[in-house]
This record gives sequence, structure tokens and C-alpha cells, in this order.
Amino acid sequence: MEIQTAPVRRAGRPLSFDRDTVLRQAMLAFWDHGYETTSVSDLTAAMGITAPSLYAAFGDKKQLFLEAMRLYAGPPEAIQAALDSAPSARAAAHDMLRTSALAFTAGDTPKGCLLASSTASGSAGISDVQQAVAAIRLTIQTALEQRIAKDMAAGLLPDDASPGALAAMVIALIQGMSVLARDGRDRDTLLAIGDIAMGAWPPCP
Amino acid sequence: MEIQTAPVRRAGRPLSFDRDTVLRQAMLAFWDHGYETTSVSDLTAAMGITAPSLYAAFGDKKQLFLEAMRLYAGPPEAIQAALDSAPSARAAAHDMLRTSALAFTAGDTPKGCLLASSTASGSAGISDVQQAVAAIRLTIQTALEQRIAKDMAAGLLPDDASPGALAAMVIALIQGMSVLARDGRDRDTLLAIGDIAMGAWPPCP
DNA sequence: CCTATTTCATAGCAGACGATATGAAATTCG
DNA sequence: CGAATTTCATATCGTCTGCTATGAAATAGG
Repeated sequence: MEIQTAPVRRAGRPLSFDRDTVLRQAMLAFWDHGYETTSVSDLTAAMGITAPSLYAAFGDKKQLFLEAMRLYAGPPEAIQAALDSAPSARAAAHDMLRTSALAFTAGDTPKGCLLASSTASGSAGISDVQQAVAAIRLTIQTALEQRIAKDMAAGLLPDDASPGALAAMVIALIQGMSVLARDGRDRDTLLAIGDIAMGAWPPCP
Repeated sequence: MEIQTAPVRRAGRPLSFDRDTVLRQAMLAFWDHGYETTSVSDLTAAMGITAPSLYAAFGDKKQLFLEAMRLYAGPPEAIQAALDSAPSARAAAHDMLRTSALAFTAGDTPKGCLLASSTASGSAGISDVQQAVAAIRLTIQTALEQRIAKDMAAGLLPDDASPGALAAMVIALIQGMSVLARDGRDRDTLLAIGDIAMGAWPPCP
């Protein structure tokens, strides 16, 4: 089994756009205005391509969103690696909060978190997309939870600590910070929220 | 100045529906599927009235949502009263978290928080509605912040406590709990999040 | 150079969107 | 009872939605 990275130039007229580039433009549009409330017309304008090109390259709007979502979330291994390389679960959690506060107020990207806002609500027909977003959230939470459990097993946290509740609290806080970021709150407010919340972390025994 | 509660029956055909009842149905629809992603057709079906009746009674979809939002949030005095009657800012915050966890998983209402989800994203033309929602969030946060400041002035909290950051953390956590509730997490998870987060509360000096 | 292949831009599909014109039905007032 | 008033249900309005049929343009292989 081998990964085929070769751009074997097939016959026919060549693509006039870079797929990764326009996917990133689509991601930014969804991030800004949500899944259902970003129209195909909005997307083609943001991507600089026509509707038939979009459908040929990505299938339909739903598949385009799912690809944009995966681009936003990044590879799961990256999160796992960051958690593994952190000096402690506490440091990892604190870093997630700080990184989120910075990313949600970056300035050159839309405010808040794409995962938190783009499918926060929607008509009855998009529950499958909402579930895909929820699954990513759960994956991140579970990874953090296991990192906490690892520290607990190593005696770095008290025996009565609750890895599940701690991880859920961090994820909830991050998603809530996204709401405030989209309200227009500044970066320092979000950073302060994360710093204060870490006071809930169990002390070393 | 006197409040006119008299239902002075005007001439003409009487209303065939109760305004408060259908407004509540509209609120539930918006709560479930969001502002932009709930169509007027969805609303008339949920309210049991026709489109012309909706427009005659509420103006347009935007005004209907704003009324539904105010119905959901309740009178500002109620929040203020709850904060004033609480034994402490800490107890008030903990109660807000517990009440939210219960409300977001009530079963007979949509999951999560209408304020958190219904305008989390939207097209460019609804920023005014998003700002109205954000204003309610800020009002609640400010009220909590002042309650915390009051406890600080009374010496019930350490001098280095930060009422603004503490209040923002509670609001962020509540809005984040709404995201997890809509993901389908159970009530105990949400309650645990609130309980654990209260560990970040500054101890009595 | 010619054909096959692929993507291009234009134009348009059926349906849903928010909102309304229209006239009949139901009430109060004189 | 008759006139005025208000709400009712029906039938749309123009615009936008996600999506695609069509034929011209641009490349590769023979």
C-alpha cells in the first residue's frame, strides 16, 4: 500500500484553481456565517469559482462543509501528539484554553470556533452534519480525558479527581468562549476566563 | 401613568388565537432550529396560524423572534431579584450553573439555550439580531459581576478576586453547556461541569 | 492534426423563501 | 338590521435556494 501523491496530469482541460486554496476559502465562509446560512452563492463568491466547478470538485454543499470542518479541526493525531507531549494534563488543558482564546480572537480569521457556531442550530434536515461536528468535539474531549486519567494513574492528581467531568468542563468552557468571542469580547477577557477556570483543577496530592 | 391591562374588545372579527400561546410556540420553534433556519412556514405550522395572521400580530419574522427572545429570557428584574436574594455571589453563581444544566436538559423543551444557539451563526444581514442576543448575555453577566463585587466589598471574597473574569467564566460555561446539551450529553454531565467549575471560585478570606 | 477527455462559463431548473394583495367571514356600533 | 371594522383563508408576488444541463475552451494521447 502506497500513498499516491503524484499529481498525474490527466487528459483534459486542467483545473483553473487550487483545490486546497478554495477549500480554505469555503472554510472561512462557513466559519463566518455557519453551515445552512452560507449559501452556495456565498461560497462560489468566496472561493472564486462557479457553482459547477464547486460541485465537480466537492460533490455537494454538505460534503464541502464536512471537508472544511476536517480542515478546520486538523488531523486527530495532532491533538493526540500535543496532549502526549505536554508536561502534564493540567498544562495541556491550560494550553488548550489559551490557544483557543487566541484563535477565537485572531483578527485574520472569523471570531470564535467553527465547530461551536456553524451548526449550533439548523433545520431538521441537517442533524447528520450536527452529529459529525459533535463527534469531533467528543473526540477531543475523550483524548483530554484519557490524558487526565494517565496523570491520575501516575499519582499526579488526587484519587477523587474526575477525568470525565474535568475534560467536559474544559470543552464546555472553550465552546462558551467562542460564543463570547462572537459577541465581540476582547482577547484578554477570554484569556482571563481560561486562567481563572484553571483554579478548578485539582492540586497535586 | 397607568398600565392598560383592560382587554377592551374592539369592533371587528375577534382574534381566533391567543397571542401569548402562539408566541410561546414560536419561541419553541426558534429554540429548536434557530432564527434564520426556522422558516415562516415552520413558524405558522408550529403556531397553528396562517402567515397573514402572523404578520398582523407580530410585524415580521425579526420582530417575532425578538419577542420570543424576550419571552425566553424573562424580565431582567427576575434575574436581578434572584441575585439579590441569594445568600452569596458564590451561591448565586452555583445556582445559575445548576439551573442552566437542568433547563438545558428538561425534556419537554428543546435542548440547550435559545440565546446560545439560535443566532450563533447567520448571514450578514442579521447582525442586529445577534447584537440583541449578545446584549441580553451581557446584561446577565454584568448583573452577576456586580453581585460578586458586592460580596468583595463586604469582605466575603479576597481582594485580588476579579468579578469581571469570574462572571465571564460563569456565562461562558453556561453557553458551552448549551453546546454539549445540544450534542446530546446527559444532565449529570452538565451538572458535574458546573460543580467542578465552582472549584475555581475564590475561597473566603 | 485530430480525437478523446476534462473543465470552463452561461443559463436555467423546480422548489422554498419572506412577505402580501384580495375578498369573504365575523364581530361591534349606531 | 345595516354599516363599519377587524381577522380570516386563499392565492399568490418576486427573489433566492441548492443544483445541473449545455456547449465552448483547453489540454493529452495517437
